[in-house]
Amino acid sequence: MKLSTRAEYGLRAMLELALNQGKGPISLKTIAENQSISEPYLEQLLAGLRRAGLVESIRGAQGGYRLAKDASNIKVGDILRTLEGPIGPMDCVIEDDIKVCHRADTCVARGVWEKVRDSITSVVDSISLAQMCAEAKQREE
Amino acid sequence: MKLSTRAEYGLRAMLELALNQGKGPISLKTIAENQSISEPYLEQLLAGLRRAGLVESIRGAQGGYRLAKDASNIKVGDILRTLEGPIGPMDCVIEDDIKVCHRADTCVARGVWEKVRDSITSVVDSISLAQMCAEAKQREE
DNA sequence: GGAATACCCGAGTAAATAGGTTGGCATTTA
DNA sequence: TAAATGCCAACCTATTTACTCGGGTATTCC
Repeated sequence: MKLSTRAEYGLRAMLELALNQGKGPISLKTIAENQSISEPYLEQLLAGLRRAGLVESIRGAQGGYRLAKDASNIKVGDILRTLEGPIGPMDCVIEDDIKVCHRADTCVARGVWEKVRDSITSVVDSISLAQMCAEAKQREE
Repeated sequence: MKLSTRAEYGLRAMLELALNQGKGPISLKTIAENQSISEPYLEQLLAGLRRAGLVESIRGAQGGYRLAKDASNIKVGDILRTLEGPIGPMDCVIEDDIKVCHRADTCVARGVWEKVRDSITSVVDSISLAQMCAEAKQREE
């Protein structure tokens, strides 16, 4: 019942981009150093986030990454789904994907997993990067 | 962000015991057949549930397993914690175990994981085996 | 234009975890 | 005492995780 480092690193990287929104692109190297993440590994994560339309990349010298939309329009759930796949504690209740388990009709356990899934999604879809920025800035005081 | 088959099998096995509470012990073999679970694998799970005080075993011929307390006093969360360990989407916010991440003070991501953890525990600790039994019986009609 | 700075992409790999299996012993009932 | 059952520890294999590696390609600065 754990998230992997993909989610952890990805969220921290996105938060760093959010805190610097509007200040020009930030290079992969900078983020990797600040967050203590392996550079080539983080590159893979950012590639996924780019394909998902959450970040934009600028190539060449002085290039880097920036958020593709405003921090208030990016939810933690968007990042998690991109990096970890659809949310759900069990394959039989995974979002969007109606994998029919042959027990689906009678399985009472399934109802439990659905409730767990919904409680998770309601949390992660309610928190935006902008909110996290606000909290981060508050702590600096 | 997935639970393993341990949780799935364990919960289904516990539900079967709950549905037959008061009718004498049920053998490992019977449960494994009814639930389509590998017998020696299920044995490991029940051993854990026994050590956790959730089921009792009766040895010898005509022996088997039964719930160690009333189904209304066994929560889904008890079963999950026994079979999957303490609940938490990330090691830094795992229940009871205060593994201090060196970022703990400043990490904004941590706050997110705590909210996720709490939303999960509030669901799994609110559902008892008795409630699941009630729902199962309702469906039979 | 050329060097330096970046991102882009597909493979490969070591360690951990998941999901079992195997085999033998202990206890109870018929 | 034989059959039925639970108890226990060790072993095994496929998958996943968390990386690394070795090349590309685009852009900017001098």
